[in-house]
Amino acid sequence: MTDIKAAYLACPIRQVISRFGDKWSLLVLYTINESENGVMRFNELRHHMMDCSQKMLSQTLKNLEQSHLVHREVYPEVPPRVEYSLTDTGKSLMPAIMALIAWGKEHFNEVVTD
Amino acid sequence: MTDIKAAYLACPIRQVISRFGDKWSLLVLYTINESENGVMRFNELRHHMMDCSQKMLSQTLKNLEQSHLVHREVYPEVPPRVEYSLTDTGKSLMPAIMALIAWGKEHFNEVVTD
DNA sequence: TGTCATAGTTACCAAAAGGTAGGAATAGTG
DNA sequence: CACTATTCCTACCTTTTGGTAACTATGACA
Repeated sequence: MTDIKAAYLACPIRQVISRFGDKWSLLVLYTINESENGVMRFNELRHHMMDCSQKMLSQTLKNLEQSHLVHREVYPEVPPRVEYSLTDTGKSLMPAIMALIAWGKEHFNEVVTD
Repeated sequence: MTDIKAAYLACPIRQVISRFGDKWSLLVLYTINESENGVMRFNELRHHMMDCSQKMLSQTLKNLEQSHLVHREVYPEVPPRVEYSLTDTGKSLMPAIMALIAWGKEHFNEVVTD
């Protein structure tokens, strides 16, 4: 492995961004966290994120599960029931995300001038 | 404008992500902020971000300037000298970014298991 | 037998992001 | 005149991302 690649892997900023810097990840984490009991089903999430396609939602959830930020619980019923919740690691990320969102709300007008 | 689009535009999470959720923006903000006097020249940034192409760096800086997060000062010299620094808005974002980075450092091992 | 509901997956296509290589501008220096 | 240094921009190509529509599985229920 090259030095450059090693430096890349060691950089926490890139790690952070590569894990949930995409179009939907932060929104999923936020939405699950804001729910009543911290648990949400697939279609329930879909209704809260109306402009996210089914494909992107399941893809995003799969990534978050692999990053150990979201827990996926499957109940062997028919029709199937799958519940998503934040892991402890996922919960520990929420303060940082909420700080980012708070900043976004406060400085919206300074940044967006299109 | 549809209701869905209005909801989209009003969502601070998306605004935040769309402004600096790309591959390089957060790293640029972080790098400028960590510098000696808070000011960096183009090639200086390049050396700190070795695997970012020239094209992407200038593109990223342009976006950050348009979002009023970075200030660009051009000195009419030859060869040209251009200095980049954070605006007040940009500085106000740093605590949230540093919180995210701190989280990334702390939870690196829980999340990255490839 | 046909339909419903849930939670997906897959194939296919379009759009966006990002990398490489080369050019442009220009004053100073040898 | 040739060469250098600095900060880009542009054309071209590849890779990644994201959307649409159709398909799967299965037990209950009419």
